[in-house]
Amino acid sequence: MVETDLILDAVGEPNRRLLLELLHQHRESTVSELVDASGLNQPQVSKHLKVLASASLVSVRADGRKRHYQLDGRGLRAAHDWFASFEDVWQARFDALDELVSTPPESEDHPKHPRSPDD
Amino acid sequence: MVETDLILDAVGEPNRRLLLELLHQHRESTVSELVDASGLNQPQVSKHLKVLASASLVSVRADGRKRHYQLDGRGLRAAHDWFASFEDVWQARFDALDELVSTPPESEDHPKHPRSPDD
DNA sequence: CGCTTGTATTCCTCTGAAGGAATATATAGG
DNA sequence: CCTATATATTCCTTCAGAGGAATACAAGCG
Repeated sequence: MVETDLILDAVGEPNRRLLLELLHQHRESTVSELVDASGLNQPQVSKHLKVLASASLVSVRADGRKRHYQLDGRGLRAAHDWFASFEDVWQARFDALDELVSTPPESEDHPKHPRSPDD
Repeated sequence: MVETDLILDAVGEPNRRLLLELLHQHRESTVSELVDASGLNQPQVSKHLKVLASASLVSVRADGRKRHYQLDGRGLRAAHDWFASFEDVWQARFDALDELVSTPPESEDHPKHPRSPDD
């Protein structure tokens, strides 16, 4: 279950965003590698990763005593979709103006729907 | 100036997300309308709107003593773009598997991956 | 002018959550 | 076993920031 609230809350923290970006660069990282790359202490990294994992933003693969973390598309996509639902806001040409101008049966690009099929 | 950190920090708060969604439903709302619709107290609404505005997520139009708030595409789009930069994560089909199978039935579009070809 | 309405701001309190240190747990190796 | 390494967890402290109440500011109205 991908809960948008959990996800956006988790992303709303700078160090967690840093971890996400580090995980994006390297396809997969252990906790130690993230500690090294982030400059954070090991416990903070583990704790942040726990939050990210419970939000479906990262997943773990156990390997001996190492844990390999990688990004989880489910949470990332859910967040992306949440913002995508606002797409009409920045794609909105002036609809009121359209009506005032009273032009048109030929408007092919009318942003009434959330997404265009050929996106 | 659209600062991603400001934006994602601002969105990382449930009541601010509520305000964004309310503003999305009605194209434009006054503070009073948002107070009424959200159930929050007027000062909290004003304060949250201030945070949202400083993150380019909403904009204001003054009209007498009323302030009409509406969504600002700049901030919303910047957040959308930030998550879009992770698109390869959830669109990544198993490239290594592709090579192993060596029988692509229909090669539509292959996402670029940062890995070396002779992996 | 007061008076009222709409909004912003200030002050205060208090909770939640981030950070640090120490410790617990697990696993590999001698 | 004992030790070292990798990670997780617990406990504690601290602090940013969310919420509430009161107030300030601004603008319409009688």
